[in-house]
Amino acid sequence: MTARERATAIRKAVRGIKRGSFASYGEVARRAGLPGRARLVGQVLRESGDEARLPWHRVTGAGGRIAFPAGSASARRQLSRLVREGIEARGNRVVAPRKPARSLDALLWKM
DNA sequence: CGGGTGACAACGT
DNA sequence: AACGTTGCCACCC
Repeated sequence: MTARERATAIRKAVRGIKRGSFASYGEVARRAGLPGRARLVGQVLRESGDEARLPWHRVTGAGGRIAFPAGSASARRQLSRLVREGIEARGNRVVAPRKPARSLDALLWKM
């Protein structure tokens, strides 16, 4: 697999992150069929300019942590974009939307 | 070949 | 919760 093919696979995986959700670098790497290459994801994102039209802001560090230095322009830009999509921000990280816990009734009666 | 460098991750303290 | 270590892997001298 060439470096170019890897980059293509990664960009595809990033484009596949749905609006209002986010995925970690490691997760993106796995989805791209490149387990263990989290760092490569960051590299590809960095070298893909805005013209690539990637939802780069939906890629976070492990557990929703923002990879840029807290308070930096990039970090604020990413956070505001995520918040604009309805994701809750807490400090320099974002939290995954809580799964709507189905009630016991719902489970039993398929409500 | 060898060492340094990351938009990383998992663990330990 | 905030760091420090280690493991990792592609790139670039």
